Amino acid sequence: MTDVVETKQDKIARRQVDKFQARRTQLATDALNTLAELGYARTSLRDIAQNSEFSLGVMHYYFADKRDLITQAVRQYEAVCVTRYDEVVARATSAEQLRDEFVEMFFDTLAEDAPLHRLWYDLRNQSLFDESFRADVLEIDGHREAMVGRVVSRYASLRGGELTGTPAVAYTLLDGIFHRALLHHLTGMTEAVARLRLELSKVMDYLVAGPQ
Amino acid sequence: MTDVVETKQDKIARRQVDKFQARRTQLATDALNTLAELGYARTSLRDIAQNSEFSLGVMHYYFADKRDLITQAVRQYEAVCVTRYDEVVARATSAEQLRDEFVEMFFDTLAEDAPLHRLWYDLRNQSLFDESFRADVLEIDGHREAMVGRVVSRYASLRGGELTGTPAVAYTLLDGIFHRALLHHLTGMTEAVARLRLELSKVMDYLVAGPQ
DNA sequence: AGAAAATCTTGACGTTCGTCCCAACTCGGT
DNA sequence: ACCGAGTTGGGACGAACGTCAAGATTTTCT
Repeated sequence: MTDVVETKQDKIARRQVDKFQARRTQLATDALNTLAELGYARTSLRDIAQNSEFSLGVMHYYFADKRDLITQAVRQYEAVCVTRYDEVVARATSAEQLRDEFVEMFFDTLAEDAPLHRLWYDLRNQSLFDESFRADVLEIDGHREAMVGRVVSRYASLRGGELTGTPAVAYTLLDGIFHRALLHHLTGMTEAVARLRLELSKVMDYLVAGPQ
Repeated sequence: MTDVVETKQDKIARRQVDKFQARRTQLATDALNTLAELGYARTSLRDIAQNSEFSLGVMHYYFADKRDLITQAVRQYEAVCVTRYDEVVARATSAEQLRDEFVEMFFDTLAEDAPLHRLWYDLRNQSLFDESFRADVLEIDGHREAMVGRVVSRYASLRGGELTGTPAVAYTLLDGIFHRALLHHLTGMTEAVARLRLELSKVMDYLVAGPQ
């Protein structure tokens, strides 16, 4: 008897928790868009509330404080970006195909999700000053590194060669290119972006040692 | 007669202007240190005033507004950092010496001026959101690129080879390494920093094509 | 249908921000 | 010695911030 009752209550409780979590993620996603538009330094809770369909008070109903909200938003950025190239890796049958499709998607997302990417770099930079962001940033950074690692190791495998450096180095180089291309893209320096696009292929070949 | 009088007044005026400019640069330097400590998002004019030997009101006597102050501070960052490797280039007599001394100074300044460097990246990122920072950021970025260009082209020359890519690519790669090393340094991941140090030399060799 | 719990709105609180003003002070020129 | 321009300190202003509480509204369960 009590078992049945508790099970019912548990179901109710679980459904409410799920609903609660669903709204949390929805609000965090809205916040992500607002943050991407305004940047961390200029985004207030009122900005986020106004860009959502709820009022300011709701923010504190679903989030303990501003840090809680932003932390949640950052974590959802991860889900968006961290598996982006996996299908490219999965369907590639030749080194050239993998390289070309990777480069294409690399610069496609650069242009299409530019505001979101600049937010990532913004928050990564905040972690240089605010230690409470560092754990999440390092975790996401690790996943990005792993994602790049999957691409380049698969590329090396298709080329029948080996990686010249660690995945960490590969990530550093590719992310450096991405970061700079983003700056130039947002500034409208399209020719500079195009130049980096050409160089990306060359850098990938640098990362692989073996038969050319 | 009037000429003499005007000349006197001119001298006085010029001296006052010089004094005015001197105090501006002094205050901007103080601001630079405070910004490096707290980051752009968290630094208020009161923070800056408190870290200087003057009061808040003085800030608005010497600077039109907060943007004027920060812009001035950013410009002074340039002077600090943009000629850092020139003496290394000047005194190098062999490729190995240039490479080793460059790498050493690279990671020395990383550790020694870490707060200042994270501020640079912070402000560069602000320019992704605030267009009014972009001109200064791009100018400084260009000078940094030119500085790296001087190093690697001299390195290529000493090696008797040619650069494989443009200075822009060289800068992208080296700055990507620096940026990531800074994150790891501030997080206390010394082994990751050491790994990047080893990789920097290899990357420099990648940048040069010719006799090994 | 009615009660209870949840969700949401509204408005206010104390604080901190950039900005500004005015009085006090300093110092070189007459 | 005195005067006036230049310089500095301290306080005050309105706006915007994060946070919170109390009531209205909606949803959910019996």
